[in-house]
Amino acid sequence: MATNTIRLDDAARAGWLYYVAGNTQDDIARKLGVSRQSAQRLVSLAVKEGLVKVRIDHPIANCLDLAHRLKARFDLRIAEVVPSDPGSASTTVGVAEAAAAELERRLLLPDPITIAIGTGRTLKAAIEKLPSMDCPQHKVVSLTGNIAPDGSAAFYNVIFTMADKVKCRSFPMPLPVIASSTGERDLLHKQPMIAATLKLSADADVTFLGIGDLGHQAPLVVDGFLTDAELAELNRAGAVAEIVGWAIDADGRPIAGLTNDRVASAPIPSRETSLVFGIAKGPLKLPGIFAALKGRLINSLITDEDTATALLAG
Amino acid sequence: MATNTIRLDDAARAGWLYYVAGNTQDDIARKLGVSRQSAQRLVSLAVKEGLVKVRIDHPIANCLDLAHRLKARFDLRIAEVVPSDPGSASTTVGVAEAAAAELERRLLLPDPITIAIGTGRTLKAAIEKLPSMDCPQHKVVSLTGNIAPDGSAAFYNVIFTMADKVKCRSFPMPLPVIASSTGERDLLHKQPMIAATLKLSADADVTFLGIGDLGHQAPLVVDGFLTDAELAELNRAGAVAEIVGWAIDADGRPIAGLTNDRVASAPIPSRETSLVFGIAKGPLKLPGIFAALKGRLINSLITDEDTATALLAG
DNA sequence: CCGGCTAATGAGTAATTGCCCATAGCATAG
DNA sequence: CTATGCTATGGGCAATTACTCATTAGCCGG
Repeated sequence: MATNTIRLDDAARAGWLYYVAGNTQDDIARKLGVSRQSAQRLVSLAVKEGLVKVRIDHPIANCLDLAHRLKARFDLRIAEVVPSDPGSASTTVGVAEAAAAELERRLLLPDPITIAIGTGRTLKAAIEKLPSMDCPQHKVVSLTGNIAPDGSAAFYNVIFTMADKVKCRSFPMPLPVIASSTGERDLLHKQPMIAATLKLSADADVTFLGIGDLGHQAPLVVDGFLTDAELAELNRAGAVAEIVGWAIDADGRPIAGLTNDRVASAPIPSRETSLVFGIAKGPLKLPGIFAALKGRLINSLITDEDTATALLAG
Repeated sequence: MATNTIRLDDAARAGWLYYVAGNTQDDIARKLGVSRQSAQRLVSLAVKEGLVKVRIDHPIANCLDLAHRLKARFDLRIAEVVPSDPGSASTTVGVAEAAAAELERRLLLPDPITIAIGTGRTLKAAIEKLPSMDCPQHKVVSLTGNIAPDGSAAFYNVIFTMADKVKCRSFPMPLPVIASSTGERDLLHKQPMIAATLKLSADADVTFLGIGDLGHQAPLVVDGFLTDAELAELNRAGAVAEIVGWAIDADGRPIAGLTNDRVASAPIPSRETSLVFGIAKGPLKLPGIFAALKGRLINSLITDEDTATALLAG
């Protein structure tokens, strides 16, 4: 363990010498007394471990313009548009960094706030970009259950990752994401602890939501929360996306019945009382983002240029 | 002008694709439709223009340890120690970034504060690392005059650079750094505008000071504020360093008489009422830093490992 | 003490980047 | 219209970095 710490320490030092002081890896090797290859490994370790944070400090005109138009068109409080990386398949690069910056800004506030957190790969990537912080004044509450269908902790429930990075009081939901019946869901929600957490989430000052598609590779199916049959049924009922488990149609209205009767997640905090961020980019997410905007489920958006352009064209 | 903006825009985009999205310069060239060389130029332009900000997010154990010990030994409110770059001659790399981060943190506060700023190469480098910001709520006041001996604006008076980067109300001091006589100094200080600025600086919430050495290559001499003869006289009187023009001895006491009778700078804000940062590193600055600490002129310090080690040994 | 395993190391090499330089484009003054 | 000087461009090459692979050191269980 200690050796691991020392290694990270060296990695940080190598990363510093490389990125801040502008040394070559050869210099670093000499200065740290290791081989050039080892120096290279240390630098790349520092990058891989997320020790190196790069931000571009320039309001790229086109992004700003798109953000303005998104705000006006969809009545948003905050819109952030990051550059697109043409041809990259990643659905997280860029928006994750931007979401992390937004989250960090809130966490740095001295006055206590409550942050509600959804789930998904994009949010997970965002949390991983957060620096280590110590903010005992804040509360972070999960909107979804953390129990996977096989009984283990759901991997993309990100509140644990977050609690690990940021030392604030965290409120997970010891529930399955989708209960086996409406009755079970209601029963679980009546438990005092759960009820208190649900209440807390409704009062969140800021909310960060991922948007899940309900296409062929829907994350809810991939992760085993939904069967193919259930997905097909939802699609027939017009579902185009889900947010913390709640299936919505193209206009952002929740699908009536089906799995929505059994979703154990908290309701999405009101856009009247909370800053509700949607974090998503990419063509696959496009219908979902558009639906969330149309249905006024969110009042803030972090996305990329291509997606923003498509949203404005839609 | 517009072409320049567009170019910086592209530079930012290229920098983003390179550092955040992890593209090769070849990819970027293809994606932006320019040659590889041009892409390389854009990336390096982004770096040169300070659009790319890198920070290492890891508390390097040794630095933290040194910071703790500095705080205890010299009764400091804040101590920050950045890694040393062995063999590098720069007296700014590292501490400039750290000072910029500290300054940025204050500027991001929504409540209005007053920041007092000294002068010098280190501070100038720090200011240049600041991102562009818009903080009309704050006031920034210079502690020193901005008139060089030849009548032009003093180059290392950094308040203009700062006002340029950060849109906040700035209060320069339209004075020479060192007046021609005590009488002239006192007369200038009685002018209503100047008196008001002096009053403002005394009430600063945060103060950032560079520390100037008084050795052979003393910046005050290099910049023509002091003659060699005056320097020699100061040295004979025991002066080891200067802070905003005030010469101090090895115990941090101001030298009595000599140029100190004519220095037109504001007094250093009190460490009782202001957070007073010293920003300096390197063997040349060591006696000055040590003196400032001993004389309790500053209550916070940003320096590097080597200097911190030397300070603790001294 | 010995095999078998894992992690770390260094050599070698391919990929990428930084830089110099000759040249082309372009504006401006004559 | 032409000469002049400036800037941007792409070719070419050297330096630097990333990656693969074989080897070795260290470590554990037998």
